[in-house]
Amino acid sequence: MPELPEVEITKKTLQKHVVDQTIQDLQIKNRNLRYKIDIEFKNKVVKKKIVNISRRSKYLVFLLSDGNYFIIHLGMSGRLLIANKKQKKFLDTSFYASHPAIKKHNHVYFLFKKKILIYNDTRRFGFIKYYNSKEFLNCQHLINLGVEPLSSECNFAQLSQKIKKYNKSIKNVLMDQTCIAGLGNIYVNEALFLSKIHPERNSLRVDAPELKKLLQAIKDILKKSIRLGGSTIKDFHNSEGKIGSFQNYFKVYGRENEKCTRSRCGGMIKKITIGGRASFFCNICQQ
DNA sequence: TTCTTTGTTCCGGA
DNA sequence: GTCCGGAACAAAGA
Repeated sequence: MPELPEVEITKKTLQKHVVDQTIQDLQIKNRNLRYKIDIEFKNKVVKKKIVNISRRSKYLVFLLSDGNYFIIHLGMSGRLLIANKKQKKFLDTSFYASHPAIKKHNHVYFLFKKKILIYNDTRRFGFIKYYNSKEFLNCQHLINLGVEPLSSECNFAQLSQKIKKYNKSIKNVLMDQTCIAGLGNIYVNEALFLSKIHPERNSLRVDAPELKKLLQAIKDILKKSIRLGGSTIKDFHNSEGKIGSFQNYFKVYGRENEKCTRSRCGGMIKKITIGGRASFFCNICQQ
């Protein structure tokens, strides 16, 4: 579930609580995430201070005081939660009350002086990987990623050149992390609706005005979602247990058989599968 | 019981 | 070699 806005929210919350804090201890309850956590991981990070947390696409990048790194990907259901060490409870206590089974999926605990950072992941599709400063430059997860959609490098001139290299549906191009990095199924569906482009249209047949519109839609949607704390479907919470509200503004995602929200369109939201993923679009205004 | 859902990687066919 | 589509992966709720 977490796409770029949700990872961005997670980053901001974590920055507030654990940057400049030293990892005093690490407890691994379950090493079997998408990739098995390195048995040496604990020895490599304990006693190191987290000096920076940044985001690249859907990855969180932690820089340690010795110049080495670890990255965390939340997969589909991963979360990073902040707990108060002394009281042994989450900052927002209502969080546990509404999610009683959650503790079962707490896999890793990072212990700081006053706080605990918990990696929780129901489906265990996320992962944590350590890289020394030299290896990090060659990190296979990060090296092939496309442009950050909210950066100035993500502009019409560059995108119109790049898109010529793909011969597949525009939806699959947007889902392809080597083109634009960080978009997932929800935001791609929404962006294509806003720019009135059918998801199955070959990307080579998206003309210049449409591409401009699409680019603007992507940026607008991501910014709006970040402003609203991300989307909370299938229970995304930020690291303090708070929920986002962008899901209330979805125009097509999950709206199969509803009327198009464009007042004079008269179309119907259809659902098809593209690249194995649910795709929602209006049968009239997205051509 | 089977289907759906999510992001990424891997594999086979063109 | 390259590109693209689809399967696989885990787990839970409908």
